[in-house]
Amino acid sequence: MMKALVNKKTTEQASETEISVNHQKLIDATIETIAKRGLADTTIAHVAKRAKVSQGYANFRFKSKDNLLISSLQYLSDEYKKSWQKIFEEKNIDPIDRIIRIVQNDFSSKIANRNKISVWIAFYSEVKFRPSYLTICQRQDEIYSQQMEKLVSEINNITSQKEFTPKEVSETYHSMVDGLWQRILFDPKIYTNEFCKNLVLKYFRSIYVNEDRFA
Amino acid sequence: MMKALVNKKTTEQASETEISVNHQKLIDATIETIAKRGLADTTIAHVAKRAKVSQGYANFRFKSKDNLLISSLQYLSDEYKKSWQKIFEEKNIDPIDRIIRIVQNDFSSKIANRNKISVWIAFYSEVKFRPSYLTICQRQDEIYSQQMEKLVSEINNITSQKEFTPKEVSETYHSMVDGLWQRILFDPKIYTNEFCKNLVLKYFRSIYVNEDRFA
DNA sequence: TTTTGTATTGAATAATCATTCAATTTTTAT
DNA sequence: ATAAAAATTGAATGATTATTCAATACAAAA
Repeated sequence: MMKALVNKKTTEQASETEISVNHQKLIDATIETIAKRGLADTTIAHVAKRAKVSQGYANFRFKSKDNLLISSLQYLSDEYKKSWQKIFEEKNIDPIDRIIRIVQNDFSSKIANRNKISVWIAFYSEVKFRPSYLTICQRQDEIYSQQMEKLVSEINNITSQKEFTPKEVSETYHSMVDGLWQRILFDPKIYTNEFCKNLVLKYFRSIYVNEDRFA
Repeated sequence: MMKALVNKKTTEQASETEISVNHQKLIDATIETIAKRGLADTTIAHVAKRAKVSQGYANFRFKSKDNLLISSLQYLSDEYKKSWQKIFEEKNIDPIDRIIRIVQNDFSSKIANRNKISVWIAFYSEVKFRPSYLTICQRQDEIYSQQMEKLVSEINNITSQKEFTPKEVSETYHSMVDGLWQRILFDPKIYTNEFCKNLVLKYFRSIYVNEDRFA
């Protein structure tokens, strides 16, 4: 199995790509299945059917259902992380513009859509009982929070804002995002991505009173 | 079955109480089981054992597992509703004091503890796939939001605050609460009830700048 | 082409679990 | 106290589902 991944074709990495395709097909199918049926009703059979492989193969490929679920959460987590890492790494950008880009990303349709959110919440709901889920979610949160606090700190300096600490602003933002994602799932008619984004920007406006970019 | 509830003893309502005891014992056991093991690992057998009745009885009493779960969510929802309804109904209380009481309630140990929160999130995670869960959660949210907006509106008048609409403040508060509850589950060391409560009060302070009760 | 090793299948297995129901215990009425 | 009715039990049933694995398809090498 491991050998295959390494040795199959030494001239080109086509084989590795092929295997990765199956790997990724199964992860995609898992996320889609959870989004469509819920975690409770997600069986290997459903996932395998959606990925167009046999049930036995799905299990064989990931060793266990649990492993497949963990891999899917990890993928989701990485995908999200990449999207905000990119923004934090951009050079020559004003801190306020950067934080606005962060907000836009958190409520972009790629990130904050009902399918993705329902999968996140499905995993969140099991976090207390599956240490591996918690580890994946926590590690991500930590780096995000850290970078966010640093960014807020810069903005506080620029705007001479002293009433609210970077930690406070960052935590408030973070909890608002989590809460709003949840509400998008409940009532997408009211909680459109635009509505949520504007609500968060309005929060920033309440902190940075003289800054009119938080329209 | 229904007859029993009504006719068993006509002189006193002891029988009704007794049956209610079993009913309630099962609902309590369900909530405890979900809190301890997660919704995915909550079986009728576990619940029955915890409630000290037979497995067959638990099912018979609630007709189905689904029904037992719905009843438990309804109970949780009613319990929460009662706690904030009481505050909204209090007479002769200043709007700002009232909203502070609401915040205190939302982060009281009776409401915002890891067991209750893990049960809430378990149900939330299934909301997209079980219309009955959604109905229960939505009905509650609606009344809460309505009362909250009215209260914020009063505070806006008193403080002559015009920049932020009652809807905006209410929605921001609501999403912060949901987000912070989630974070209590993730990292209770950092997100103590006190920490969360103060974070929310600080948000209010950013809106109502001259009001020093939001310490 | 034949051989050899790998990838993939799908049917069988075994475990779990909601639900049912005949039998038993408990309660109520006479 | 006895009969009738209701409450409760717990073992049996049937459905679902993760996991296994012998058999097959496929690809590479000779």
